[in-house]
Amino acid sequence: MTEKFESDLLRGSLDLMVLSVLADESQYGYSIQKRLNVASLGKVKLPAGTLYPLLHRLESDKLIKSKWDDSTGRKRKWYELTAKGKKRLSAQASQWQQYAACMTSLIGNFVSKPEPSG
Amino acid sequence: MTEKFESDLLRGSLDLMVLSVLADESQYGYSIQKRLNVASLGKVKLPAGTLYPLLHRLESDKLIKSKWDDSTGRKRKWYELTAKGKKRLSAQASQWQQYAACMTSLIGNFVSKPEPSG
DNA sequence: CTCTATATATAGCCGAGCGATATATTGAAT
DNA sequence: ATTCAATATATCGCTCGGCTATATATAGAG
Repeated sequence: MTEKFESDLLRGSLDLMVLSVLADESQYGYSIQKRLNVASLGKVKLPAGTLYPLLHRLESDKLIKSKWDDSTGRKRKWYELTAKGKKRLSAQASQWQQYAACMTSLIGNFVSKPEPSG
Repeated sequence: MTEKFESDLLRGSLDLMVLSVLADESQYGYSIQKRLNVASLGKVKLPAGTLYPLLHRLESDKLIKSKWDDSTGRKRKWYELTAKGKKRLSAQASQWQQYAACMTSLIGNFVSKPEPSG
């Protein structure tokens, strides 16, 4: 139950999610995928066809930058935030919080909660 | 400042917003537009090109039903939730809250807040 | 040797949000 | 009368992002 968030729900916040996990430390695509999945308690499962184009887009927007590393046997493309990316993250996070407050209020205004059983 | 929410941010929740305002009472398109704008403190300004196709979609999905009324001089198309729409609203609201909690936690985990000045 | 997990990439489809445009009416200001 | 803004709905076509499917390659377990 409550399997996975609908694609459209994530549409507006995937960038923010990815930027957020990169704020902590450098990551490569596959590790971002795993960390988001764990952090969301399994509710976010980014398909590769979503993740990699997204990373390419963030990079072409200069929000992140990449470096190949195959010194560990595994060939991985490591990403880190640029200065621009950090600013964007901060702005997006702030905007998201306002949006969430707005939605909560909207839902709260119009959706009555079921009474506690008893 | 903080002009308007980005389109993509709303992408996944416009349905929920509209269903929410209809939960309160029957509305017509234009009034939904106005109420969302007021309720969001001006941050949500649904363009007509977004609103009406959205309403048509919700109706073709049987989540809302409509009735024309021109007895007031103004020709308006009034919408109300169907039983299916009420269920959907409840499910979407619940899902949204989970999603918000998840996002808040994600942002909280990785984004450090600026220290209070001083 | 096979199978799974790891790791990245892209083509092409689909659907939502939006700008532009169109139409029609009301009421206020000129 | 006429002009203009607000009200009220509708649709075309564009754009862009998420996803499925597909492809490639390696590591490690069995």
